[in-house]
Amino acid sequence: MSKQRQAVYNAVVNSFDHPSAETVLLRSKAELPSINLATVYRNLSALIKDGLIKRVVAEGGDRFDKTLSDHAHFQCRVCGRVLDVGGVDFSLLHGSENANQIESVEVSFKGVCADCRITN
Amino acid sequence: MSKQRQAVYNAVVNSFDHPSAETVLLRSKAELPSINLATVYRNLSALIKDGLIKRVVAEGGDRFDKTLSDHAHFQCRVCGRVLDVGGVDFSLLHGSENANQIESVEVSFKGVCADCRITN
DNA sequence: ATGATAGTGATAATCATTATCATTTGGAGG
DNA sequence: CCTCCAAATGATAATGATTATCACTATCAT
Repeated sequence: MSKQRQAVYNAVVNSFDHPSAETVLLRSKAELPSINLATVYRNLSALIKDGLIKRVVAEGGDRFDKTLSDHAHFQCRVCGRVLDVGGVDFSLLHGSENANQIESVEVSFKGVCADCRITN
Repeated sequence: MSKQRQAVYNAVVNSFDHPSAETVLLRSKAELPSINLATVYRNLSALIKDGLIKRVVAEGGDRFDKTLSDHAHFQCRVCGRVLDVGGVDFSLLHGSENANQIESVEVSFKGVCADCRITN
C-alpha cells in the first residue's frame, strides 16, 4: 500500500459524510499535500476492487463510503448531500432475482433533506 | 406537443427495452429523420418532468423507460443491457425515511445477465 | 399577414472520469 | 550498498454523456 493509497483510504475512513473524489483529494492533501487527483481516482477504484470502501452512484459525480454493510442512501436534490438511510431490509431484495447473476444491489432515495426543507 | 416530442415519446413507448438517448434518437429518426440529438435530450427531460416516462440511471449513460409503475432494474456489466426486475415490494421502502422528504426510490441490481453468463 | 412565443437544429461548452506517458519510487536480489 | 525493474505517481490530454447557447423556424392568436 503506497502512502498515496493510505492517504486516500484514511480520507475516506475518517469521513463521516460521503465525499466526492474532489473532496477526497482535499482531505488526502491534509496528509500528503503532493497527491494528485488522478491518483485519488486510481486508488479509490483500487480500494473498491479490494472491498475496502464502496462507491455510491450519485447525481453530480460518485461518492465514496467507508461503510461496507448493506444500507440505502438518500440524496438531496437541493444541496446534493448524500445521507445514509436505515431500516431497509436488504435480505428481501437479495432473493428477488434468479435468471441473472446478482453481484450488488443499490437502494437510493431522492428528495429534499430536512435541512433544505427548513431553509426554504 | 411538437412532432419532435411526439416522435421521442413514441420511440420510448414502443420500445420493449430501456433505450439510451442515442437509441431514442435512432428510433425517433424512423418517424422524423430530421430530428436532432439535443432535441431528443430536451424532450426526454420534458417527458420525464411531465411524468410520461421515467429515467433509469445506468452505467454508460441514462436509459429511458415507458413503465411508470414502481419496479427495480438490473444492469449487466458485460453487455450493459438494463432489464426489469419484478418481485420487489416498494411499499416496504417507501416508509423507510421520515426526516427527509422522499420524492423517489430506485432499486438497481448489477451483475451478469443470463445471456452473458452462457456465452462466456 | 403580423408579431409574439416556444421549440428546433447545430454546435460549443461542461464536467466527471479515464487514458497516456514520462518520471519516480520502493523493494528483490546480487 | 547498489542496481535493476515493475508498479505507482503526477501532470495533463482525451473521452463521452449531457447541457447551454443561439440563430432560425414553426405555431397560433389577434
